[in-house]
Amino acid sequence: MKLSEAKAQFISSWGAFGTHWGINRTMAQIHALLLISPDPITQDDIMEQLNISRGNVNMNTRELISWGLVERVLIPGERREFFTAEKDIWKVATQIIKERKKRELDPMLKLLGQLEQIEGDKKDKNVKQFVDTVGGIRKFGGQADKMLDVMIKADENWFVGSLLKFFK
Amino acid sequence: MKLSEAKAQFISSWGAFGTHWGINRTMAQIHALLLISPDPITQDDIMEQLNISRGNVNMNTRELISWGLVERVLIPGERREFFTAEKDIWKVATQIIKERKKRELDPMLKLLGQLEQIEGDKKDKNVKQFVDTVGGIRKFGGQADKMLDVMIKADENWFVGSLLKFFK
DNA sequence: ATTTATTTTCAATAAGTTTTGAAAATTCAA
DNA sequence: TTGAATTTTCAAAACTTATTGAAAATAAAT
Repeated sequence: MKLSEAKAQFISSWGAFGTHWGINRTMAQIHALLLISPDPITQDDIMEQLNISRGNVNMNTRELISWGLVERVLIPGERREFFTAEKDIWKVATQIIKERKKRELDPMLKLLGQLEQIEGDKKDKNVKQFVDTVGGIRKFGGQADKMLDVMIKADENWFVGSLLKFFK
Repeated sequence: MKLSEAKAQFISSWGAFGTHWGINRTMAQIHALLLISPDPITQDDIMEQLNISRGNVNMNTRELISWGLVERVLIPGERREFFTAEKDIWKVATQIIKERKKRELDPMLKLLGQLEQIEGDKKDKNVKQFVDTVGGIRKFGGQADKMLDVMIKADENWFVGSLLKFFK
């Protein structure tokens, strides 16, 4: 397989993969392209390589920047802006975990805490099942939350290394 | 807050939450409803409580069954089919992890392995960056894969308990 | 200050996904 | 069997989300 073919496949599968994770196809494709580009590239490069409009590139690069996965780079003597992606995959993963935790998990845990405080007869099996279910999810989510905090703070090799050794 | 209000909120937020995880809103809502229903319920119950069509209930319950999260229950003397959801949230989580691993992670790792084998001059920085990126993702994904296998096999309290103790 | 390059915005449109509902298929009972 | 209850299917419609592209805004150069 040649590089150009492999590149196309990587970008396309990464895009499809992203859609299973609540990330839109184009955003994931732009990210993929940046991940395999050794040097920073421009809006026009992205437009050309992925065959998408300027507006689309603009929106999605800004979204990637807000996720902390991509950076604008200023190249001396160049008027245009260039973009580059964090290449260390561990950093990419922790950054995504951090953002999703903040955007999704934390608000959900807050809500669940409120829902547990319903008025009503605990002997009613509907009330009981509701409280049990919500409580169970909240407890589980709380544990996941703590675990993710540890991961986010931990250094790559130390964490994965010791975790795998611990459970081997 | 009364039960009926709390129920409505739980179902609606669980639905919204699901959409961030590649699960459609209705499927997540049906799942939420089943999670807080102490006894098995019918298609008609679901239609009525969520205000959705029969076809929609049918499609989504079958999808939930294929994910191993919901079961058909036959109630003696009843002609209609009843549905019930696994209530143990740890089992729900491991089931979801297991399925997503099979459907998404495993095929992705297979593809990445193939993409690493491109022909080309390793001194070309484009080739080098491609191989490095794909290799890095594959390695990381492989570690995640192993970790998830451990989780799937582990017993709830033992795993979470020891993991949290380990990292406290 | 004016021109030119570049980026950003956003209304219109296209594409994709979910939902409906009625017809077909199936299942059970008499 | 036949008929009634129930479930399943799937084309069409509704809804949601993503994309375009041209106009407006911004930034840099002359």
